[in-house]
Amino acid sequence: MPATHDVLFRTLADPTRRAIFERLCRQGEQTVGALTAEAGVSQPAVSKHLGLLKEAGLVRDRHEGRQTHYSAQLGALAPLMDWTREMAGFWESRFDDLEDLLKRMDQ
Amino acid sequence: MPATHDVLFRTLADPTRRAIFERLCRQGEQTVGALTAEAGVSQPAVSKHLGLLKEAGLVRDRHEGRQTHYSAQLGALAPLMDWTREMAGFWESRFDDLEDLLKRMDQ
DNA sequence: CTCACATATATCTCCACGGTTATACGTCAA
DNA sequence: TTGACGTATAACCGTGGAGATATATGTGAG
Repeated sequence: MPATHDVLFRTLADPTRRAIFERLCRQGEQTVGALTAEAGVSQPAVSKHLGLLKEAGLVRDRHEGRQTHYSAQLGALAPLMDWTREMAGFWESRFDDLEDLLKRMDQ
Repeated sequence: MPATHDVLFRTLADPTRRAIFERLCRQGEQTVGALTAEAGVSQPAVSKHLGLLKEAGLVRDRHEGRQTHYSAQLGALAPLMDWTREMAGFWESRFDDLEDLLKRMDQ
């Protein structure tokens, strides 16, 4: 089940968490340690963010010995893209309606 | 100046506020009263949400007598679309790199 | 002018959430 | 087995922000 818009927006709203996700997108799979080194917050904080990202379906984790590797799940962004497209679509259709109206008024 | 990703995500993260914005996208310009009637929260709450949406550049307001009409500013969504595309882009380029690597290993 | 109406602002409360430190859990090395 | 390491969980704290109620501001009607 894909995450709802609610979950996606809420999860990506936090700057620290979004930075972690962006890093995973840009640089691919990373260990918790590597992410912590750049995150500017404590390791437990990073783990918590990763937990939420995982719940939202935005990342996967892969255990290897004592390390955990996280990677971005880009597919999870689809609902976001759909939503923005939908909103833009409404705008355009209303614009078309307006055009129609003006055209009819012109006659 | 277009709103930053931070502001956009944060502003759209709240369900009530996002619902107001969606309504403005779907149905065009609306008064505060009309929005309040559907929002499920008090009028002051709606006004506050509209204030934040306006700060984020997501809506415009137009005063007409004692009413204020709000409408969606779809252009403000552009940074969001860019961001998602960028993230997806990183994913694809890394995928290409992987393909290259595998191809080279194959030889 | 006065009153009703539409919206905005002020003020307060409450709670979700991000942060921390401390600690538990699992894994590798010696 | 013991101890160091990597990560996750627990427990707590402080704050931002969403909500409500009360009130201020501005505008049209009579």
